[in-house]
Amino acid sequence: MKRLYLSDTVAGEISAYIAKEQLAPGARLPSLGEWMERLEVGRSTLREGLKKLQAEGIIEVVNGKGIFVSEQRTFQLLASLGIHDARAHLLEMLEVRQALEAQAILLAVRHAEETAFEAMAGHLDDYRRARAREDFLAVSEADAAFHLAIYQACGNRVLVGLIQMMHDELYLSWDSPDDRHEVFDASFAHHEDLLEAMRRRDEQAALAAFDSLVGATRKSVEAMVS
Amino acid sequence: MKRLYLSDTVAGEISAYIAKEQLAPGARLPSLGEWMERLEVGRSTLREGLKKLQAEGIIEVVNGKGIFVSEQRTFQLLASLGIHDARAHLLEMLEVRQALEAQAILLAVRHAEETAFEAMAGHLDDYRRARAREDFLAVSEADAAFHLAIYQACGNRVLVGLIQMMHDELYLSWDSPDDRHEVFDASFAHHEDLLEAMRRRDEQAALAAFDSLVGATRKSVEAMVS
DNA sequence: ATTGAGCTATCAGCCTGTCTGATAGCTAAG
DNA sequence: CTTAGCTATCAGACAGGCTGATAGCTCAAT
Repeated sequence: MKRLYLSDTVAGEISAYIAKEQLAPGARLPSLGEWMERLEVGRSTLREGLKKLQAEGIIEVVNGKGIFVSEQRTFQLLASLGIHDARAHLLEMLEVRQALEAQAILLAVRHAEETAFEAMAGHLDDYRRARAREDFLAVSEADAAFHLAIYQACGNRVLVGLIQMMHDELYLSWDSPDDRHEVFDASFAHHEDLLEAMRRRDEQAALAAFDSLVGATRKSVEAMVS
Repeated sequence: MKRLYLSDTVAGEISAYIAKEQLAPGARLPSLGEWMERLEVGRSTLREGLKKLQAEGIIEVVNGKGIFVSEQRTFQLLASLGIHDARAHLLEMLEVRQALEAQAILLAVRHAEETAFEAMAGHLDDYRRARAREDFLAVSEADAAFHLAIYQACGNRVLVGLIQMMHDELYLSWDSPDDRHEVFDASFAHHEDLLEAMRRRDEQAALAAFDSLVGATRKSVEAMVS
């Protein structure tokens, strides 16, 4: 029989409040002081309850601003691996993603239909056009769409799911799109090489192109971390 | 970039402690007071960190008794990918694990200390002896230990965590150890090749040996599924 | 009128001291 | 040998104070 702790009750109350008020993601909740009065609990108890909701990805507590409903629920892949400082593991995550993506490319070369390559080419056209008009948000989207097309062409659901999880986690800890301009700029040629090699069903060339692509990204991440 | 709070660092420290000490589920951790001294943080901060780990199912904090490592840690990797029939995805998981492990081997060749290779050689000796006396349970254990040694030598915690998750999931859906006898028998030579290539810091040879190793395993899994 | 610097109110992060309640082990009385 | 009670140790909860981050305001310089 599990004991019921006050801090858990607090978490339940706040969670119920969000549901009752139908608060949208990003909405602001009452402040710590108000909750202390409302629930008649001490500060630390309240904060423990909040921490629980935070760990569950339901709310975000921001220093100097307030308490907010979470924008998007994270997969918490890293958390379940016992890793809490995502920033310190950016490079490691990149290495993992590199391995997964290389495998996806290999499988895509072997199994993908011709139509899949046409879709990739379309995304690459978007990429080129967006880059020409310096719309870096669109570049980012086209890039993501291109890579997603590769993953899906590989026909391995587990692999696709994992790569996406890694991508989401990376994205969360990489919130300045400015950093990516130069990366996108430098890596476009490699994208074209990659697609061409895949269409030729040339495994070695495809992997080599991907390797060049990763090299550019890795460089900028290393610069960012240091 | 997300702000880093002390309580989150605390959670990371404690979870790192569990990993470092290799604490088994149910094991008791140092008390609140000891952690306060050790980490030099206040009680409320420490308790928030503990609450986070509690929410993640890593520890259990029991009033009047202490802090303990959680008994059951469910990873639910596949479930969170929306995959419910693990057996139907055995081959896909194998492909993913293959990609991850190849990366681990590559990193180990580049970064591992000599002592790590000695540990691997030790596990391989156990492997050989167990095989000689036809103790297939011990063979299985030695094999697992050998591979684990590789992962840990690669120095990438995210990678190690993911591989272990994959291994756990695979193991759950692979319930007849009898099927593995012939696999182990056929793949021993490849293990030796792999280790030798790694010691020579020969990336290509190591990957080739691993490829042969995977080939044998894959064959038997395919036979099993069909 | 616009901009910018500085002040101020509000917020969460973190710390300390204190008390309560739960648990387990010891001890002494029956 | 059993058991009731004492005690040490632990976490749970609380109040209040300090720090640092944030945002909005005021007011002076342009």
